[in-house]
Amino acid sequence: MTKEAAGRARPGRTPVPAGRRARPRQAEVARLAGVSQATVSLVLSGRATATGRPISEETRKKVLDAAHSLGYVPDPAASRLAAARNNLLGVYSFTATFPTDVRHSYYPFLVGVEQEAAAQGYDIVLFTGSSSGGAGAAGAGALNRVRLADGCLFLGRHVPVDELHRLVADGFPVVHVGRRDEVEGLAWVGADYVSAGREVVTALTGLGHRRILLVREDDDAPASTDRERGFLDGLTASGLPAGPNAVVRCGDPRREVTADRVRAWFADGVTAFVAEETDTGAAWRALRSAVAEAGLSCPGQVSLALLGSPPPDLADGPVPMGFDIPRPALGAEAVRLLASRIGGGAVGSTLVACTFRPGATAGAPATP
Amino acid sequence: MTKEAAGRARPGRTPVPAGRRARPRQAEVARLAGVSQATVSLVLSGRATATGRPISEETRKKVLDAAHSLGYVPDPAASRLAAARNNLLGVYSFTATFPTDVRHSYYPFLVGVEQEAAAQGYDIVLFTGSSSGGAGAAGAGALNRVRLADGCLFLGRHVPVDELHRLVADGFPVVHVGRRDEVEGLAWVGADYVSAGREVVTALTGLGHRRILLVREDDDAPASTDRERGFLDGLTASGLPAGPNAVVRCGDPRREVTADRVRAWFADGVTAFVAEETDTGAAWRALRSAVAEAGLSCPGQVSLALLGSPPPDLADGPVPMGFDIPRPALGAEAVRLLASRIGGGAVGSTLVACTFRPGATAGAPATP
DNA sequence: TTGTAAGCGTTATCAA
DNA sequence: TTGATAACGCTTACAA
Repeated sequence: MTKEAAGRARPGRTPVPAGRRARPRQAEVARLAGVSQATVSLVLSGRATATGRPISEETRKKVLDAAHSLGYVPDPAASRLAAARNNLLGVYSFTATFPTDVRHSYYPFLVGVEQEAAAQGYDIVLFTGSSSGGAGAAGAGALNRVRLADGCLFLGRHVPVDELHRLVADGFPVVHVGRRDEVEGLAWVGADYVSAGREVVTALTGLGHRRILLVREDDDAPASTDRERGFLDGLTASGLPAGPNAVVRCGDPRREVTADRVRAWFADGVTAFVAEETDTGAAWRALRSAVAEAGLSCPGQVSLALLGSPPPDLADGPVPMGFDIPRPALGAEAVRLLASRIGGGAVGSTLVACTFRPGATAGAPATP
Repeated sequence: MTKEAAGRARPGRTPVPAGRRARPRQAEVARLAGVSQATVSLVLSGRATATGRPISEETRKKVLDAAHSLGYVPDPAASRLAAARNNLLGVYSFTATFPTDVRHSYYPFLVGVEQEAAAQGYDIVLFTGSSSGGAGAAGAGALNRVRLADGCLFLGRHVPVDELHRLVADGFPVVHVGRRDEVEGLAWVGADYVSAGREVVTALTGLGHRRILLVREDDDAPASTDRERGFLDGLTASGLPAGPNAVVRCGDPRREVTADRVRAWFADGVTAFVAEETDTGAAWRALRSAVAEAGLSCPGQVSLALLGSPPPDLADGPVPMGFDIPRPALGAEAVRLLASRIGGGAVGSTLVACTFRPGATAGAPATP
């Protein structure tokens, strides 16, 4: 007899008839296997064998067979609610993950994320953040959806600091892809632009260059700051002055890096130019065409380098000296860090090394 | 008094003390507001006003204030469990979703899928044929993993018919991107290659062409069949013979579409050639170089058209007459269909129109 | 070795 | 108009 008096109509939701349900539940597996629902849970979660729980091999097999034949898959919401875990990793981008303009896409990161997540036994939930209007879009509480997963990766240039901080403060495992210091307690993985930038400069000084100019855009993203730091470190390490006139900041490289100015710099003794990679590749684009327009040969008269990868539409040109950001590796490392945080690991951020690319745009400076 | 006898030690999990819990629950909001927990749910979910539920303005305010002052945020796992919907859409590709080579990826579809999913309030779970994430591994039963979502989109050329049919038969909402008739009861969205192919042909006959040849590969994918059907329809509609010698099937276009054969066809009166788009773009590639090699000018002497889009590496050449497959629109439509199926809508498949592309490779035939 | 039942934090139903 | 209370599907402490 059930615990409530029979025959009296009582409040509460009426159960869903098992007939019309697309997804089988543990109770159905249990029925089929002829065991209790709890036993099914024990067997399927692996907690039986793991914790040395006593489950007979026969029962195990019956349960597994039944589960398989029904196509049972645990409900992530229920698992999460009961056990606070469901083997789901979230990925949340503050801009569309698959933008129409492939240039700013997070695709290369996802390659690594996907692989490493699979290796660690997680499935990936792409939280459709700011892709467009709609239910899940911006607004307070948008980030809250990620709590369905065991932890979440965040990608993007602009971050809603407060909301993110709330997640972190609540102890929800979060890792940001890209260095990000403005959110307290936030773990991140970033590319080591400082070392990579230094390496490019020392490669140039190794070839004999003594006057090298950095062309960067005029914003203060961590990535830009780090690249400049590496550039200056490289100069210093080579015994060259790392003064402010080694760097040109320009709001609009196309207008400010002209053939005339390049000619003037060259006349002034500059033999190598370094551009930073940005979303649009504007600095590199401007530098390239200004040099060509100035009639200077590369790498004959001037050497060029790019702190990053060229934009896709310039992929056909000569491979620039510079470095590649190991985006898949960054994604994979982020997953590793997140998995560790989910497992109770400490907050720790990581830098991933970039790989130097000799390219074909740098050579020894012409001796005058 | 609670429903069980007091004083007796009973099995089951011990409740979490309210003191040491990270986040406030509705019950605590209710306590603070002096109402029942159910009322809190009603107020906060907005279901009160939406469904015209009777909630006094005073109660509403008390609840909202209490929630705000406690910093209440709903637990998505609990919501989804209770609502019996996860708001998760699966995306399953039979080849890797994240190939290293971006060109052959499903990226353009994903653009639309992501947008529309966000608009409909769904998040996305990415499954790949190769990865062994989460509960199940690859191999038999691999498709069962998708049951964790509320429904699933399938992409890819090759489909494990039996497994997919099993899902469909179980009433699990499934939509295939691309026409697919071999699985009974499977809903799909496809591109309308028939209409698009017909349109290209009538454009050519409108220019004055009377002998047009279709170069296709020698397999029987639905997409190829449809294109040929549209091509032949176009000929018929223009009062031209749609006989079998209007079509050339070749297993290896590169070897079978040679400059010699093109010259022969041209001498025989053929003034326009149409290739179908395939994965590799082989037909188009072969046609293009054979015509060039034969010394025939385009569109001066012969016109060319492509039933689809040129491969990325040929993007620089002249834009071919033909049509574009609206892949993002296909993805979006697939999501719409899937959402409708999840909501209990009927199975229905859709064709999406392709957009005609005049291009620069077709003109009036030279008058002899 | 297996079964029983509480509890996770919501939503939905019905009675008051 | 509001409040009890069952149910969602799962994990787990404890009893048998």
